[in-house]
Amino acid sequence: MGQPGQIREVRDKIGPTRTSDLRAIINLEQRLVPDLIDALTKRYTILRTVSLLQPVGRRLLAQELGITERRLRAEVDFLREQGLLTVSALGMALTPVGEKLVEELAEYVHEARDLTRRETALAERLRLERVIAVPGDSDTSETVQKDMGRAAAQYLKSILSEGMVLAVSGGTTLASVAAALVPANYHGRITVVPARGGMGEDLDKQAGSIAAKIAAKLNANHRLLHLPDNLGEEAAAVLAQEPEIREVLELVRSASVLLLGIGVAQAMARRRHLRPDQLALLNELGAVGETFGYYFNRRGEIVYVTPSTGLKLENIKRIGHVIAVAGGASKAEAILAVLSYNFPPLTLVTDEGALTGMLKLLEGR
Amino acid sequence: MGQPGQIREVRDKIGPTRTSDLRAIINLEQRLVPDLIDALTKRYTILRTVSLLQPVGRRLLAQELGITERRLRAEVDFLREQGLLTVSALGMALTPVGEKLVEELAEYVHEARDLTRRETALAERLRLERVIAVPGDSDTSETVQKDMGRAAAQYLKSILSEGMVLAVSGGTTLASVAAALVPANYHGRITVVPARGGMGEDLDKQAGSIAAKIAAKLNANHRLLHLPDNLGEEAAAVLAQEPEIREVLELVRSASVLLLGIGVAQAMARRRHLRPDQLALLNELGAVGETFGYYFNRRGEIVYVTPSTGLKLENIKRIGHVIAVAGGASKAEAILAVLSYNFPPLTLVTDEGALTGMLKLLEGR
DNA sequence: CGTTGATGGCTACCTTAACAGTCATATGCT
DNA sequence: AGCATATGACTGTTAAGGTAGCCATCAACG
Repeated sequence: MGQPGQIREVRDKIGPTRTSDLRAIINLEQRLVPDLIDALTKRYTILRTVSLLQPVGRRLLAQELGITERRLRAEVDFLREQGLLTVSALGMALTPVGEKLVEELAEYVHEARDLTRRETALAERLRLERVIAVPGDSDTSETVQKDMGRAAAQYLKSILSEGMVLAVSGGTTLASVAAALVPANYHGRITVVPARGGMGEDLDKQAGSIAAKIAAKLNANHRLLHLPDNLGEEAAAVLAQEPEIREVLELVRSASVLLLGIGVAQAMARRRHLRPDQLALLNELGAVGETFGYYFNRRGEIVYVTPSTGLKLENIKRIGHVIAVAGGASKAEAILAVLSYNFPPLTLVTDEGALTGMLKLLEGR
Repeated sequence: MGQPGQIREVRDKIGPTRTSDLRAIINLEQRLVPDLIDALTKRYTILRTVSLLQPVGRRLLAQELGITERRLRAEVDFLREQGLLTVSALGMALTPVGEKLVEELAEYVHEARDLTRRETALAERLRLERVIAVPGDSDTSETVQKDMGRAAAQYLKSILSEGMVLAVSGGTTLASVAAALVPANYHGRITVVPARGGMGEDLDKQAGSIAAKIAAKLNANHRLLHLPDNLGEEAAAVLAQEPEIREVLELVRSASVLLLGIGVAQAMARRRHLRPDQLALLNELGAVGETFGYYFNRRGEIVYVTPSTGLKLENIKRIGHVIAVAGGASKAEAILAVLSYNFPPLTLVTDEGALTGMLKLLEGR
């Protein structure tokens, strides 16, 4: 739909103010009536297609639009009622009013659908199941971070069902997911576990605390891994034999949903108090992104792993749903690196800043 | 809703482009997805009402909005899921995000209801300086009445300055203006007086009480007319000689701002305990609207005056600002009648219900 | 200090109306 | 006549909304 060339021209004439106003309005609308934009776009697409193909019959049009004829009929009836198109024996055609509407709507729809378009573009490039992006940039605005949290929380709830095991990693982003979760009651039929053992000082941002918080909100069970993160190998092996711990570890490795945050490698390494020589090594290896202890280079290859207990990347393959949440332009490179790894079906919840950054990086390649 | 004074200011700063853009977009949307725009305004109304009443329970809110509790629940669930409001044991309240959204949406809804255009249309037809209308109908919702009070209070403050004398009439509407007034400090440099002597039993709705309340809120002076309203002519003449009373009377007659409510003639006459023969007379004379003792027929002619002490219509000509406040579809005819009289520059603060009613009546003529 | 009434939230059940799928029919063009 | 199209009617499914009864909480009051 929508000849981009034309739209660009129009926009340039009108100037940036109009576009930003438009965005602001679209934003408000999307919050209060999310399906408004969808419905509007759908009808716009119909009008637009008719305008190109007219006169056109319903069967053909339905086929063209990929919807059933019956459904199309309902839409067409409405549009005719509104005086935007007429039907004759030869098929449908737009009225002058309809033609004008299509023209005026072009910019709006383009603007409204821009995020969606880029979401799918990124999803295709990285072979992700789905990308959900909220407007704005977490780097510059805290509300965007919250917004992203809410989007992730909403998506999470949509795929959760009783009997599932949910593994979560740590970080501020996931903390905001937990905070944004609207309480629900799963009658203890869901179990939430941290993907790995404890780490760092800030309790609120640890995987364990986040697991506990999510469990509380959903009235679910939670189990914790009371283990230091940086164990030696033998010590880890010994501890893993403890029944209590083994049980949790098995739970973690059988998780059906994994919720993970993504960090910038250097920042994460520093937060983990790696030694200077380790930091240098990471740098040398080209590590840019990190998620629950695994460091990735630009090509999505694992270049370093912090010794830790809990979920291993091998176990991940069996997980049905992986949800990655991360945003902010500054994280674009890190997210890209991590997601270049060959994950199972993965949904990325991000923000416009990171989305734009990632697409730009991909273009540069 | 949405503080018309502020809105107008903002709008002026941004210039006409934004408003017309907004109008254009809303127009398109209204053509293509009318029911979703309805949903949008409905949700806005809910948020707005919660914002005024919070914390508020569902039952009360449903009653206020005139919808069933069940229906409201669906909406509330959605709004909560969107992070716009929270529910607690005490009831619902807006989140900061929700508050911000309401603010940003005010202008949108104003445009969506086509209030701006209709405001100016009415102002032109009746030669008023300005018309300010809030969305909704006071007849069916109490919050609309409050909202109208807020709009009037805000406008009043915008034109008040030190040294002024403000005369007020009575009625529930003006009581809500007084209640909505945000306290300010005029250092006793403003004087508030009732437009007329006392009347009726309900103290809170009397001109005197309202004057006192407004004065208290603004830290202004007030003087009262301790006079029965229904005096004989001689008695009035005698009393008017009393220095104390004479002083106040002169103050009233030199008022620079007049705030008045408008009532339906029959209802007001009954509240004033006029005799049946007087009521019949009013009816015969075609009185439909009333303001501070003057009764007007449909053509804006004074057909009856209750004998009283205080401001006379002759004195009104010198007053710089007259603010009339009245709303509700049921008052449309009365307001129209009163405002057909040749007032000095007058600003009408009303609601959508009355505005719609008035325009319909004007069209019928 | 317990009781009661008001307010607020939650769940379950059932009715109804909107929606979409299917088939049959009418119309007009070639 | 044959094709493509619109149009209408019938129907099963589904989700929305109405109704009702329940419990929790809090404050007023005996």
